[in-house]
Amino acid sequence: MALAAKPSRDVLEVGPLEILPEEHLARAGGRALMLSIRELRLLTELARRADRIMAREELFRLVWGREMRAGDRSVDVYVRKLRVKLEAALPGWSFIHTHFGFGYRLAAESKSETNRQFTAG
Amino acid sequence: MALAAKPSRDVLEVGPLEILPEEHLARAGGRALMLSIRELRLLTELARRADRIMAREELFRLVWGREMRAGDRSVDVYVRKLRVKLEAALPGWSFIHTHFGFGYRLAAESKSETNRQFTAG
DNA sequence: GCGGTGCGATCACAACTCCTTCACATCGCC
DNA sequence: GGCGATGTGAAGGAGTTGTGATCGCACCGC
Repeated sequence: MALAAKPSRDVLEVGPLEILPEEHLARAGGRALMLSIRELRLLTELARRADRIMAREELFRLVWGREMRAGDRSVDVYVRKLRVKLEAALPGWSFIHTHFGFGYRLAAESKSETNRQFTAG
Repeated sequence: MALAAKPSRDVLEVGPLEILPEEHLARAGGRALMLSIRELRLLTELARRADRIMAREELFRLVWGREMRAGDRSVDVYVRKLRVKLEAALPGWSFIHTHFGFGYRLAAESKSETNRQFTAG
């Protein structure tokens, strides 16, 4: 079964997060997230490049469809909105990681996972 | 046609460490390391010459893009930062080895490996 | 029309990260 | 031991990012 025809149009999975771009829907643990258009779009673009660092400018271009002006903080503001909603939906996980001076990276990390190396038990 | 100037799949591997200079990213065991720009750059330059001893002056030139002033300790300070983060990410491994009077050398060594010759019983 | 509500853009301040430099501790070699 | 090299923690400033608030706009039900 060659179902690899449209990899990016199917379902994007990032840990316990599911994103269905075509359905304009994101799910966490079976429950739909209440995201606005911009929020969903930003999450989708991040998810398409999960585990990779995306520059603000690139994210802005993909989500807003135009060039980002210097000093525009829109991406940061929407990253925050997403973080708040993701934390509410999946407490104990973190998804959007800041890379100082470059941009953001989407990757599912659970807190126990993060702490493993420090808590030894 | 063959623009081999910049291989698009540039992955440096040093034991369990992966460095993707173009992505501004380094990974250990599949997990991204949170490195600053300088840290990543230093690690990258070390990795490009893994197993070779690099003089401080050369490292500084490659990473900072200018000549190192006598007495500048920046390389040492950043080597320390990298060591701390690498140890946190991969306890039991050591990567950056000091060569007294010369500089540093990057090479993956596991502790069991290192200790074998000393702890023989 | 009118108030309520949600969204998006922008601003201002808070909080933080990074880089550099310094000071002192420790190490390695003679 | 003595000297220079390296390890380590910390402080300050510059710049970046986090965060809450404000404002205008569109939509909705009354």
